[in-house]
Amino acid sequence: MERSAPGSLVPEVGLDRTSPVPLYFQVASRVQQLIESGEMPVGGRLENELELAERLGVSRPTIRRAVQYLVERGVLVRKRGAGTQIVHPKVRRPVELTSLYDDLAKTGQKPRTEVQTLRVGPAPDHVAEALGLDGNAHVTWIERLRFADGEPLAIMHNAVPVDVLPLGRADLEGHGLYELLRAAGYAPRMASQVVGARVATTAEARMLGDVRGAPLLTMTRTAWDASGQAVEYGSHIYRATRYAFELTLST
Amino acid sequence: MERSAPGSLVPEVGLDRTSPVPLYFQVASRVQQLIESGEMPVGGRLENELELAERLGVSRPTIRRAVQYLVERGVLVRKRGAGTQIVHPKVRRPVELTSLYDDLAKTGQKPRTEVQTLRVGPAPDHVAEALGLDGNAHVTWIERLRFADGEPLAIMHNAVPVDVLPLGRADLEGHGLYELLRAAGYAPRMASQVVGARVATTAEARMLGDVRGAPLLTMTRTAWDASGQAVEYGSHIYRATRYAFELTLST
DNA sequence: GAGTGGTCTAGACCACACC
DNA sequence: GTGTGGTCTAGACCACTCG
Repeated sequence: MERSAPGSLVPEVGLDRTSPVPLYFQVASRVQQLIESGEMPVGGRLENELELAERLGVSRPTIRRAVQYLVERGVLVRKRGAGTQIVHPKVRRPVELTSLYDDLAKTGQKPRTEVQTLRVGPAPDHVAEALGLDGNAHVTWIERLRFADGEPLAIMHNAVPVDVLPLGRADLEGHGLYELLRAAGYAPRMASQVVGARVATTAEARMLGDVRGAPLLTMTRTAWDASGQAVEYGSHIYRATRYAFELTLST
Repeated sequence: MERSAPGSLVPEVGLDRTSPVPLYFQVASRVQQLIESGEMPVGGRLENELELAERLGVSRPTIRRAVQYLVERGVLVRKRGAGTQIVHPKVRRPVELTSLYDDLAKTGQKPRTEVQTLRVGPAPDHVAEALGLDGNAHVTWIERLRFADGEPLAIMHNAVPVDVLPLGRADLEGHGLYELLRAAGYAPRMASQVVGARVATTAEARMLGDVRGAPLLTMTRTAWDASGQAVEYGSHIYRATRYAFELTLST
């Protein structure tokens, strides 16, 4: 018989077995929701896996998978022999793969993009190497100036293999590159990046409305989709007075 | 009977059931090794899970767990209905939680550390907040100058709760902070960081043997151990001409 | 010693990709 | 249609933690 034990930490779950959403995910989402709402207090302990499985009417492996999902996100901590505890109320996302456009839009700043250059041609050597293309493969090469709330923020250089996606000026002024890639079925799934710093040259400073010698954050990135296809190479500079990278790491 | 099918992609595995190393991990390690050595070619396909399970003499869930492990690291790609492919020869580590000391040691540069300041006292407000401590909790506050191959590279400020670890000058000159934390059973498992850039002040430039206005990479980080205990707060500056962050991200 | 998570098995049915 | 991975079950034994 299903009932909520007095003081039990996972009061109600309401699983839908007809839903296409996997059971383990339904369980994980519900638990996460209960933690975020404060119904399951940080520092509190979860019931053990067998009890949880029985009470929710699923098997132990399914419960384990749900708990595992939240452990990977830093919400729960498991200790063999000791139990499972809630250590953080919010999901800490292991670095999201988003573009600057998405980041700005999410924080309510109005992004605007000027496409300075857009041309198709053979990839330069270092780009071809980063993307794993052979020497005569063609890419779309883009230079964009990105504004936030009307102020220049970044100069962005990108290369996208033409096989992946034909790009037009209009697309790029109204959408982030990653948004376009996702829409075309080439959602970035993995990326390798190098973040550094240097000072602005006169030309860069002029474009960014800043002074020569202003600090810049630099980032070069290669991104691949789920199938391992390289979808984008980027080499960007950001005004460091207006932008910084936030990351969450977990081992 | 165990035999290697002609042309089979996972030739020999040699599992040791008496080993404390989990079977799924033995399988994953072996496959990864075969890929790195080139015996299993990038672009090649793995046998299906049932065959693999039968041939290696383990159950399908165990095989799945091994494959999953390599998928998360970007080595393999699974497609429902289509199969499993090798897309990258090397494990791409989701950002390792290491300290600068470890990074330098690994790349063969000789790190040296001068401890400039080391004192115990109540945590400043912003540090207490980052570490989730209450106002009168004490931390060890450290300022260090880090050299690589004899050249100054970074100025590092750290705070470590005294409950976590008592720190001595001598420890810090010969070891990385993360090494000390790990040895004390507080291995960092999760961290949140912000990476930015600015230019050096006169005082900073003097310490780093550089000029005022030189570009600096800045990083502030809070790290937690497996139990969710905050173990370290850091606020560091690096000479951007000599250091950059490399990251691999995956969703 | 009792309780907990960690690993592993041997099945089952389903959804999707490709021929 | 056939083959593949995705999900789920109902057990089992072990290793570790804690009182």
